[in-house]
Parts: sequence; C-alpha cells; structure tokens
Amino acid sequence: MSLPHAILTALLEKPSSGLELTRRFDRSIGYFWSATHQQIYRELGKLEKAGFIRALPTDSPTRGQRKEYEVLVPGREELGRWVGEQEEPRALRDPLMLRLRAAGVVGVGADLVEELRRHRALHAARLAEYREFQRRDAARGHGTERDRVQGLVLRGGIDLELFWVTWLDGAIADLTGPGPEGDSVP
Amino acid sequence: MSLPHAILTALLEKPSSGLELTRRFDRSIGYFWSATHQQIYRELGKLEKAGFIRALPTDSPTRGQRKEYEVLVPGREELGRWVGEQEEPRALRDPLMLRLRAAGVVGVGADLVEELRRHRALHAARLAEYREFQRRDAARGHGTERDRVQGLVLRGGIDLELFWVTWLDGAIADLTGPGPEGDSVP
DNA sequence: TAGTCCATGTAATCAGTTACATGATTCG
DNA sequence: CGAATCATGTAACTGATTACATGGACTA
Repeated sequence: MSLPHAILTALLEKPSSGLELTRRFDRSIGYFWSATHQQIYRELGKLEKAGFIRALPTDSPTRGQRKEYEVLVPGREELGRWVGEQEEPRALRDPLMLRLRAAGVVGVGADLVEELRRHRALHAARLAEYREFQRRDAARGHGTERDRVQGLVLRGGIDLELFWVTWLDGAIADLTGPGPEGDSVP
Repeated sequence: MSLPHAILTALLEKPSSGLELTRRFDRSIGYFWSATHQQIYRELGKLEKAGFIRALPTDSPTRGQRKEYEVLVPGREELGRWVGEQEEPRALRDPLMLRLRAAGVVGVGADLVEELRRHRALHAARLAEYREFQRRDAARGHGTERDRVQGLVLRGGIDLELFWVTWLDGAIADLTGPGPEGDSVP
C-alpha cells in the first residue's frame, strides 16, 4: 500500500492537480515509484473520501476541469505513521535476468545480446539524466533535512543505474567475447 | 507475462512437481523472480492446458498426490521465442526509497534509521549467501553456456546486493552523523 | 467547425497476494 | 488413532495495466 503515501508525499512537497501529479510521477518520484494517471485519479478519489486530502474549492464543474489538491492534517499524520512502519525488501522481479537464465537452457541468440545492448543504452541515458539533476541540485543549497534526504535518494538512483550499466557491460563482453560463441556483432 | 516462462525454464533445467518448483522459487530462481505456490499451481494448470508441459503419467488419483511435470516441444519453442522478445526495463517500485523521501517532508525518525539498519542486515545476509553459491559453483566447472550464463546472473545478484549494502551504509551515516540531527543510536 | 491538447474519469482485465480447504503419508 | 507434514488445489481480494470515454479551451 505505497501508492497513497507516494501521493501524499508528492502533494506535501507541492499541492498539484491530477495531471501535474502524473507528470511528476514520470520524473522525480516515478524514478522509484511509478504510477499511471488512472491509478493516480482513482487514488486521489479514495484519499479525498478518507479525509486525507481535499480539492481546493472552485466554482467550475468537475469533469474536464482542473482540480488542485492539498494535504489535510490527518493525511500528514497518516504519512508520518507510515514512515515509521517496517516492510520487508521487495522480492525482486526482473524479466531481463530471467530471460538470460532461460537463454542458458534454450541457447543465447544474437537478438538477446542486442536486447542487452539496448537496455545498457537506456540505463546509461537515465544515469546521465540523474547526474544532471545532481549537478543542478548541487548549485542550490542542501541545508534542510529535506534536501539532504532527496540527495540521498538521488544518489541511490545513480548507483543503481551504475550497477546496471556495469553489469550489462560485463554480460555483453562475456557473451560475445570468449568461449565457443562467435555469434552476433557481424 | 514472465511467470510461465520462468516455470518453463525451471522445468527444462529439471522436471519437477509443483512443490519442488515452489521450493526452487524460494532459492535460485526466486532471487530474481519470486512466486508463491498458488501462482505456480495455477500457472502449471494453464501451461498443461496450452500443451506446453505435461504431467508424467501416473496411476494414482490427482489431489494430494505428487505430480511431476516435463516440458514438451511446443513449450521449449515458446520459451525460445520469448527469449528473443524485447521488453522495457521495469519501472522501479521501491517502498524504502519512497519512505525516505516521505521522511524528507514529515521528518526522519529514529525508527526509520532502525529500518534502514534492518534492511542493511538483510541485504548483507543475502550477499553472503550469494557469495557462498559463487564459491561452490567455482569448484564445479563452468564450461557450458548454461553455466556461464548462470554465473552471470549470480554476479548480477551479488552486485545488486552490494549496491544496497553500500548505499544503505551511506544513508545511515548521512542521517545519523552530521547535520542538525542527533537522534537515534543511544 | 474541425482538430488538438489539457484534464478528468470509467470499465475490463490481468497479475499477485492472502486465506482457506482437502487429500495422502508417515511416525509416535 | 491422532498429529504433523507433504502435496495440490479454490476463492476472494487487491493492485496495476490497457483501452476507452467525456468535456473544456484554444487555434488554424
């Protein structure tokens, strides 16, 4: 049950409408908790009914009209409670590793190596993006706890992408270089 | 749609019953693709109906009686096809990072730091376990492609756990050491 | 006025989790 | 025989994804 708390966090950082939230879930927050607009609107409805957030009063009708939400006191309390909770680390689910392992029994093809290269490029791009965020953030101060914590999370993102790029480089080298395999890279 | 292919891979590596599969999904395979026994039995049923696997013939009744499955030719073909597929990297969903970011707005408490320490210990334990696998595998040869690929995946697991341990150490140091915070670590 | 974009939503489906049910075997 | 364990399954629910619907505002 993390999505509602992700939304509460986002709204505390800055009150927003559903679409703005969706965009923010494509950027910063989405880098470690993704969500689609359908999920977000549904969850906003639930959070409002629960009394955790409210739509800022407006005169216009509801549909097709921008609705800005802010967090109410019970919402902030709920988030504080949740932050103190324990939770087991997620069991990993990574299709690429699975694919590799499957290739171990049915044979590694050139298209799999191509797929590894593609992922390598995607992770490298994201890594560059994160480093750009970091560079930009370094300019502004990081005196508050909030800044320090966001810096920490960003570092986590960077190190994680670094892991992927490094590991994928190793995997590609291993599958194309030595051994009896001479396939791919024509 | 990775679970069926995870099962096909597992069954190709070694024909098994549902419960054996469940155990294997708690060990090696489960380290990058987890599944519960309910999922596995359900999926075995579907795979059998699709003609990808079959239960080894037996005389005894069905319920409460061990049923061993093996992969049929169409199943192996399907897996080969799937290995060649493209798929976007999964959008990350990590509650711990989210919790940290939430703590950035509602305040970092001692219990959160405790939770980081707990996760650090869990990841360190898994890291040690993986390294033990690696040590054991090194003894046996790794001549075949299958061995090489499994070694690759294991290295991925190790590097990933290493990332967590390192990052968590940094985070704990950052939150307890400098700055205006003096909480926790009594 | 037709098209495009902004914005909010509904419906159907699928994957994964939790809780529970049932039968067979073994061992004291 | 009763309890524990091995083994296979059902049912209900929750969370996430995909596809589609609706309406307002601007603009060529």
